[in-house]
Amino acid sequence: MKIATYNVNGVNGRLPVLLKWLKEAKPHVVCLQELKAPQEKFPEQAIKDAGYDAIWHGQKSWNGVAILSRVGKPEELRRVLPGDPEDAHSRYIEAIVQGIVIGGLYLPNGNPAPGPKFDYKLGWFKRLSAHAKKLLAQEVPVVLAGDFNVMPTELDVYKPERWVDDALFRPEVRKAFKTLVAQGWTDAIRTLHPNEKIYTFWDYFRNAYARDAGLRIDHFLLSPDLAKRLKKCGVDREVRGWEKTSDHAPVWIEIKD
DNA sequence: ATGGCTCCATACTGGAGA
Repeated sequence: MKIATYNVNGVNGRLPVLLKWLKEAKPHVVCLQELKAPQEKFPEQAIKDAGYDAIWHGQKSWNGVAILSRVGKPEELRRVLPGDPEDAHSRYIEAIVQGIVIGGLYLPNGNPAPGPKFDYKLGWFKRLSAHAKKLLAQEVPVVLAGDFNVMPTELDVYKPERWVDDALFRPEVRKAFKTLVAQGWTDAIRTLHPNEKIYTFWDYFRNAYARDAGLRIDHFLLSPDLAKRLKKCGVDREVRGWEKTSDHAPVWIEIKD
């Protein structure tokens, strides 16, 4: 089974690119982030016509996450990350597909740091870790997939020294990611390609894609049993070069059935 | 140190992204 994650940066503005990519890449399951659309404006029919059932949690203007599947409708488990009833952002959605728990997430950016946005990011990370721990304790196959807005190590940034004070790379955030992984998760991309420079995002500014000035911030974390089934992974980086494209590229893993 | 680009809202500009 092929599972993908793609921060689309506007699901309606991105619809032609998304549909073209779905047709070419044929993932079985897709986690989408940054829908930037209210619940009722999700392009349900176009995605259905492409062969995918979907569940989504929209929000006006910002955020928004979805899970798409062409191997049975995602059976929704939750659409909110537990731990803060005041948190109104649509950043987490979770479902079972083919016996695998899929947690689709869009971790807050957190800039500028320090400040309230950075505090929100660290708090969100803490809630994610608490929830992730509970998922691991259930001993079922789980994948946490999405835009974590963290470059885990210096290998994941084109110019690390430029990013040390940024909310995506500050020590607290890298530590939060490391602590989460240490619960027993496997960073799928980095595990299969331990020394390779791999990026999933390139800024719209300054010709970043052509210069390969990228970041690796979209990740898959696998539970132990699922990690054993990991076959391969990749970044569809050519999609980043398409017309009217997102600043992220789709990322995918393949799991033994 | 700054600004470069692109999205959305209901707009001729501003907030957010990373």
